[in-house]
Amino acid sequence: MEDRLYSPVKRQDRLSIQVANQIQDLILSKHLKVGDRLPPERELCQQFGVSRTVIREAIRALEAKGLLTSQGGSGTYVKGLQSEDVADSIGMYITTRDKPISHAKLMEVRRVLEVQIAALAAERATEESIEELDGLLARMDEAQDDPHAFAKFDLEFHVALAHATGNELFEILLDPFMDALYEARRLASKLPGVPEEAMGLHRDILAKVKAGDAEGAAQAMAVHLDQSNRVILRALKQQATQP
Amino acid sequence: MEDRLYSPVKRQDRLSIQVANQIQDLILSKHLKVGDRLPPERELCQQFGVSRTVIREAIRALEAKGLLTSQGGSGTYVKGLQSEDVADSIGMYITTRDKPISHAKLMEVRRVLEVQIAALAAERATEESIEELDGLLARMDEAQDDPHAFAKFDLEFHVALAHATGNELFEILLDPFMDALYEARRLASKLPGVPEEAMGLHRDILAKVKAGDAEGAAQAMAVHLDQSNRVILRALKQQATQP
DNA sequence: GCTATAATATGGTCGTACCAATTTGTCCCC
DNA sequence: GGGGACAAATTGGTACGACCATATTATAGC
Repeated sequence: MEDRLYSPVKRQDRLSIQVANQIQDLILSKHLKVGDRLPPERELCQQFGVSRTVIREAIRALEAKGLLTSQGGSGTYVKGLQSEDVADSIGMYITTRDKPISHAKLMEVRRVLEVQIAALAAERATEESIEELDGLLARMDEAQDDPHAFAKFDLEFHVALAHATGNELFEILLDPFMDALYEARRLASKLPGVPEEAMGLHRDILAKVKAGDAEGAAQAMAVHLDQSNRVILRALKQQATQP
Repeated sequence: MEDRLYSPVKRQDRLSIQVANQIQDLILSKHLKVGDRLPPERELCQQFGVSRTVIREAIRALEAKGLLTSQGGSGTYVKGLQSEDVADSIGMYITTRDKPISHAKLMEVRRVLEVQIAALAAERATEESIEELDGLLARMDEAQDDPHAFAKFDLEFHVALAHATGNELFEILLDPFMDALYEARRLASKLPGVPEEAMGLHRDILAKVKAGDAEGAAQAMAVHLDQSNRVILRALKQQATQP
């Protein structure tokens, strides 16, 4: 997407970077398919004309990105990225900002995604999905006195809802936000009355989903998130004053 | 978020993985801050009690993730993830599925994000943002006969709109989808009448944004995306029959 | 005090050697 | 002929040691 007039002159990249780029391009252009085995390291050395050190560092880099996986004694294989790879990346982006992303911004994105997710889930949820959501709701119910467990099942409920849309992209995008919001949600679950209220709102959402009422599910989700947002702000403020 | 009863026994990870994990944890827990310099490799060898090979492979892995950056002669420094790192990750996830993610799913996510982005942009766009959007629209206008340039500015317009929300997360999430949709958009721009129609719809969106009409901007974006979706499907079908 | 130069520190690359796990080949026995 | 036990070869994992290139720091000289 870049076609500037002057592109920055970069002093020759490290060799391992060059090798990694070549291999990555082969994978992304489908010349190397998922499952394919790379030639042995000692052979790649000859083909690229570099030392094994360079080859290995290149492989480690691509492995870290999620494109390769090496198994001692066996070989190095091409691997498609897993959803965790993407989720981790987004998560690390959020946590390594010098000024961490504010809860307001996280919640804003979350709201945009989840309101529509609820609607789509209502239209497409399978029996299997409904079962999973029912199960998570039951576990939340049992865990109302355990802030950790309650927050955990709460967030899993939301991820499961994303899963129910049948479009895995929603799950991947939402997942890291759930991780980032866990701590806040846990604190909030300690406040009196919060778990009970949250249970009711989750039940509302699931009821609309079961009924196939997209509009209603979206509405219920919006109500839930707004309420959740208020509670989290209250919990964070309280924690700030009396740690 | 994991507390299964049985966790998979993993034969001792590779040493470089263990080292990388330790360093990564130090970064994510803020014990190492962005900009900090790591001890020299030869010193890390002693502290971890492993060879330099291991240390270097660990560093290469974290560098690939975007957490570190090494500079010959100087040292290795902690770096926060850049938005490209995340965008690349999402992009690679999309392209390395054995069955690549369908356009329908990509467009579905895009629609969810962009309709709300349009609304938020209408509420918050600064003069600077408006200027940028105006500029991109002008360039699209000039490039109506150049499918590559037209598609490029088109997509940049959408990213700029995400930027105008003031919430950088939207830009990051949207960016990789734009990359993934470029080719389809380019093909569509070749069809007669398409650029003209697209120009009109983009103008509608920007007009609503300028007017601060959130509802209207969202509506205009929805219309645009639906039309865009139809055109892309037509272009792809046509290309399939006569390559 | 500044500049030019030398010394040092640090990452980058190479080569060799050896270990550990896996895979492959072989041979023997049933 | 089939199956299993063992041997050999393949392949990734780790360790050293050496040397280069660049960046940083110290030094000498003006």
